[in-house]
Amino acid sequence: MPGTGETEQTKDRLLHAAGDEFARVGFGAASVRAICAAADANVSAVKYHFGSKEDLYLAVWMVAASQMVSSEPMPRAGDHDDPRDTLRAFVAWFMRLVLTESVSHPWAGQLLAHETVSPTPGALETFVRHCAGPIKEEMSRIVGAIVGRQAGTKTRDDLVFAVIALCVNAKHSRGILTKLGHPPPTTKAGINRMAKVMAEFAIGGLDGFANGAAH
Amino acid sequence: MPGTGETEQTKDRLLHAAGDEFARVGFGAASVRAICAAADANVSAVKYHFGSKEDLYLAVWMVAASQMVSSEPMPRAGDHDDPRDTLRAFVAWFMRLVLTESVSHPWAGQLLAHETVSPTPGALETFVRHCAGPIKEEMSRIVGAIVGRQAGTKTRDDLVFAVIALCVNAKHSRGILTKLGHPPPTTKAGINRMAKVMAEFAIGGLDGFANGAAH
DNA sequence: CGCAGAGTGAAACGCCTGTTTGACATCACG
DNA sequence: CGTGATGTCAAACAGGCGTTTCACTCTGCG
Repeated sequence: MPGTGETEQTKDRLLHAAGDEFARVGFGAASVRAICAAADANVSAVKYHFGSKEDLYLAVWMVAASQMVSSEPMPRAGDHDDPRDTLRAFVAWFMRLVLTESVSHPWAGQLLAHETVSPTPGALETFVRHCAGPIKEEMSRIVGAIVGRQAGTKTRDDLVFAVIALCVNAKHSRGILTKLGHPPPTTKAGINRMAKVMAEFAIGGLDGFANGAAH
Repeated sequence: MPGTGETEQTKDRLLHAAGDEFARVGFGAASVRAICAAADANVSAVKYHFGSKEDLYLAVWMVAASQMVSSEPMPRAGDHDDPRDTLRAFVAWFMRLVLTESVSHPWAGQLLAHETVSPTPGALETFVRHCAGPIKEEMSRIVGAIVGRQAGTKTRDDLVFAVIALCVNAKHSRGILTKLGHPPPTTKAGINRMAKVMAEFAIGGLDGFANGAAH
């Protein structure tokens, strides 16, 4: 009904429907009319509550980014005596974060996937600052604790992103992996099993670069 | 001019302009009018020569896939006595294929990136059958030669795709990597350097699973 | 010459896009 | 009661979309 009180509800319904749609098809392919229909709201409500389609998109990104960081807390570099144990915990946490996204943060993963391919000014910055940056920093500390100072800066960064690649690949290449007969795990047990494999793979790879054993 | 002879030229110009545009913005966001303008052709030429926008897209995919496989030949599992040397060669070949794509196969990488996020019926199948499938099969043989039969099938496949992830991550995450201050290499020397790092990382990781040393 | 066919061109088809408008309800406050 | 702010609604805006139509030119062949 018109008047007061309903405002917040409409705005929230709009935000929720927009998150679903933007995550599903991306910014460009999403339709304001379809979002409003899903939210049971009038098209003009977008302008009234958010300003424009683009502002609505950025609002969705804000929510998605905050949903992501407010999930299970990130393991820190000093959590274990052996940095390899920290890496094991970190990989498991990261892969759970990436692969089980439907409950606590349903949008971030797909939003990011679309944004990676078709960047929108401002959106990637939000994600990098709130999510990717802190994760990379922490991973950098853990990897540094394993390989030591022997490897060059460039190589250490390569290794950091290599470990990250191991964690996010299953999510990102889901379509192709499925078509190749190796769909990514969806259950918690399956994810943990795969995370163990990835963690040991990463530790083995990093150990080759540790203590001057670099090539 | 109307008549004959010019036909092939118009069809080729359309195919080329469509490849550029589809690779740049993806199928959905690409405009037939923009493609025809770039190809200096009439909009009706798309229907005449290809049938529809979707058929034009599939035609572009055919060209892109054949361009990709007809580049530098893929290293085979038996090329070296030590499968680790084969892996080194394969990683270097794969990363060159993925990271230097502008010359011999300008479209496949971006087409695939868009397709991964917004699948189009038929297009992914073309890519998997002609490109991803053979690459995965060969990588599977190489990884199998290193880790032996100790690891389970599921784990072995995980490892295969882990190595693949190391090779394609730089390309796929280019946007985020650049924003995080670690842009992927573009020169041949830079790519080879990174390929060496990734290959040794992969070998170290795989060795941990070899000869019953699995966890 | 005459005619079938290939290929091109401008214009229109219906549909969808994001945005804007102005009228209309409902509330809180003086 | 009157007034301003808040929020909603149907309708229209201009423009882009993929596709289609039809007239047209030109070539090759009988």
